[in-house]
Amino acid sequence: MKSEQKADVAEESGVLSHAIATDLRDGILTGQYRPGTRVRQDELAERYGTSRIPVREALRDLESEGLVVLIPNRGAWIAKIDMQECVEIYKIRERIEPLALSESVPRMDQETINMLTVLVSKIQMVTEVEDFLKYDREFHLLSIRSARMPTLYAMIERFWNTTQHYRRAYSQLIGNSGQWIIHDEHGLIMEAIKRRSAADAEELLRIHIRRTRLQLERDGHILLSAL
Amino acid sequence: MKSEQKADVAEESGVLSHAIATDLRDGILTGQYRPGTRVRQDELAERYGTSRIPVREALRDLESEGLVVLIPNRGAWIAKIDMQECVEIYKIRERIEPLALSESVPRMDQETINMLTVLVSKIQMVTEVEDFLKYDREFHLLSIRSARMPTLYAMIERFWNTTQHYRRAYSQLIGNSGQWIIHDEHGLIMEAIKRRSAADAEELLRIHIRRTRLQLERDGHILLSAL
DNA sequence: TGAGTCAATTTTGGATACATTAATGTAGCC
DNA sequence: GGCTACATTAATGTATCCAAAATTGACTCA
Repeated sequence: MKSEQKADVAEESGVLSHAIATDLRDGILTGQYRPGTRVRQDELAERYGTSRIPVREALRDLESEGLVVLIPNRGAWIAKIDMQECVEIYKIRERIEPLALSESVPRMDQETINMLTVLVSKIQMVTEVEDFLKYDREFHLLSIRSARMPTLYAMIERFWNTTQHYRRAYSQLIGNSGQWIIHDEHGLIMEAIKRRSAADAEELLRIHIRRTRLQLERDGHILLSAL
Repeated sequence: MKSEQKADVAEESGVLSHAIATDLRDGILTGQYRPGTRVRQDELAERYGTSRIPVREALRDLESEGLVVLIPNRGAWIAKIDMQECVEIYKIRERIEPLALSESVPRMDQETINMLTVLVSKIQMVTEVEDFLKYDREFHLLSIRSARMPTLYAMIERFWNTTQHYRRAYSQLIGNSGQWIIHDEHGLIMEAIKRRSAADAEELLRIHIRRTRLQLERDGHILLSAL
């Protein structure tokens, strides 16, 4: 991300600000930008070989996604959400992701179910934290994609993005050994999906997110140093 | 909005794009801009006496709020959501507004309860559609404000904004006489709030939103001409 | 008459240059 | 020594100008 040329961020839309936003978002989610880091328009403009205009628009986009904080006449910082906000987001997810899943299950095709099954086993076999984050995210987002609720999907994706740092820190903290409960829960959800039981899948996901939130509220103070 | 000078959009932040966004948003919500209307950067820049730069940034802000649709190299239009998207939003509201209310009720002070009571009676006595929209919105948003969940609050406000046109059209359609059920529901919610029963208030609000959605799905086709 | 092509016009996207604001450093004063 | 006031610096915000893309309309040809 840092050493790339202008050509590397070229994209389908052809609009520079979108390309810059995409690259920056990726950099934030993969942890290359730490929360709280100041971001200067000049530096980014130089890095991408553009003027500050598209950089400014990219930063505004990311601000609306909750990944960047802009203060007028002051500048931009990588968003640094606190534990309270993280808990708030989990409470919201606890309500909306079950909705998305319940609308998705009856519309899901066999190919998607197969892909989800593969992801569940990948998550079990994973050793690297970054891989866990990637596959876990893919599993949850794919499981709700068949709902065909674009607004809801965008919201949920946004929440996964803004809490990414917390999930990374927590995954590193508990390690692979502490994740057996996640595997069991994924297995149960997967089984409910295969039975086409939207109600069971919804309830299991609610419990899954709720348990994670309570765990976070309990152990969260340990994470403070990592963020 | 249309005949205002630059000075009229001056604001606390001092940033022109914010002032323009605020004014445009107001114009959209009050119905001065119809959904589907094309918005040209030059016209707005001239109207506000600025260059196109702050106009573009304002339009991007409004796009992220779902009030404007931007297509690269093509231009900007006032967002025109279809019935399917409207129903989707009501399904989401059905899940998250009850959460907000249940977190708000135990934290609500007496002054807020008094203001809500006043709003309920104002809604009952209202004759103009615009007044109904205003007070109904104020009531619902104020009732959840004590939850102190800023992310959730912003989401809900956004949904009220993007579905504003539908509420206006539907209110005009059914008129004052058809709104007795809304008054009854508001009364029941108010009573639950005064009893400090978060659970009852939450459930009543869920039913309130759900009933509205079902009504919309049933009668929605009539609205098509108005939008 | 109608579809397709190409030039002219309009509109948006981006670069450069300037203005404005906030932060930093320095000198003067109590 | 520390505080305030002012000058300096550095960053963001905006205006103007240019480039690129899309729309429009005229024109050609079947």
